[in-house]
Amino acid sequence: MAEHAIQIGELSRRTGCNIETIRYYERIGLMPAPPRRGRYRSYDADHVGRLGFVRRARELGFTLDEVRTLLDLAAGGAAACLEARTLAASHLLDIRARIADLRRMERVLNQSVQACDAEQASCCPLIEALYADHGKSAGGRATKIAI
Amino acid sequence: MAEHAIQIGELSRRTGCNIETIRYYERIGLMPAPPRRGRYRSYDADHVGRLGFVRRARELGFTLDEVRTLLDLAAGGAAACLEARTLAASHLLDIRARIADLRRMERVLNQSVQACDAEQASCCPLIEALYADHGKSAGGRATKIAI
DNA sequence: ACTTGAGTCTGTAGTCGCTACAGATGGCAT
DNA sequence: ATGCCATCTGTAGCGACTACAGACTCAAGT
Repeated sequence: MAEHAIQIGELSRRTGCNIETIRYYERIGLMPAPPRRGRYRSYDADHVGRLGFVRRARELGFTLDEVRTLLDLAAGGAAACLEARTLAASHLLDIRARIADLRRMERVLNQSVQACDAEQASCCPLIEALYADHGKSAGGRATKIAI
Repeated sequence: MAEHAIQIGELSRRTGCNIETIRYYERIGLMPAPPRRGRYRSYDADHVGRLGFVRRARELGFTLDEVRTLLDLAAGGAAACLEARTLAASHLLDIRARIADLRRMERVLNQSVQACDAEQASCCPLIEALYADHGKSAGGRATKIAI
């Protein structure tokens, strides 16, 4: 069994996860503290699987807390599916809201840049737009700036 | 002149910027330290304008460093326009890349949630998708996760 | 005059998800 | 013995805030 043991560098290579990040995940309890060979951490296929799971969930934009929940659900039984679905669906809404925010930004910025190209007159339309106070700007959803 | 002086609370109300954030901006030199009436900060129309500028730039997703640059450019002369345009254009590219990232996440998540709805069989397709190792997942642009 | 309440002050520490060191070991090849 | 790389621990930094604690100022009400 121990013949498939790998060190942290190899785990990093296989999962694409930074070494420092792996240790960070261990520190915050997202990854279990592995056994040691000497002083060195010794990982096996389970660790590779779990860390892969974490990375893929992160790539989908789940927070570490959500990843923790998903891991629990993955370990849990059949009833977990509904809960996972709920979590994913709410996360999906969040992503869509962020897309909408970014598209608003994109639209406004694009207008400004194009105005800048069109007009070679007096002052910078881009900077003027930022100074202008009239009504609302790009942020429609919330005052909060969550880039 | 001093008759239009306002306190930090009023500045916060007029710009929609949190009081603590205003003081933070002062600390990092983004907003000038205003004169005091007694111990209280005393702001005028210029401050309202500048802070409004900052907020609008932030809502467009510029970083504080970029905002600083934009403020300098706004104070500078005519040559600033081109530079501002360049900054905005590069920021626009960044926003578009982030939109693309989020849309990838959205697509994958949406598939998973729908698979979850369709199939009431055995195991959770969502969690299985996260465990699956085959090829690449949602992140196509970079390994880096910048949500 | 006294109290109450709201507003403001300073300073520090926490958030999230890493990332980047410094300085000490470990183990292997030459 | 000497390099050299990998790994170890621990701590501090990033960006952009946010959240306190504990002190103060000031105007209004009783």
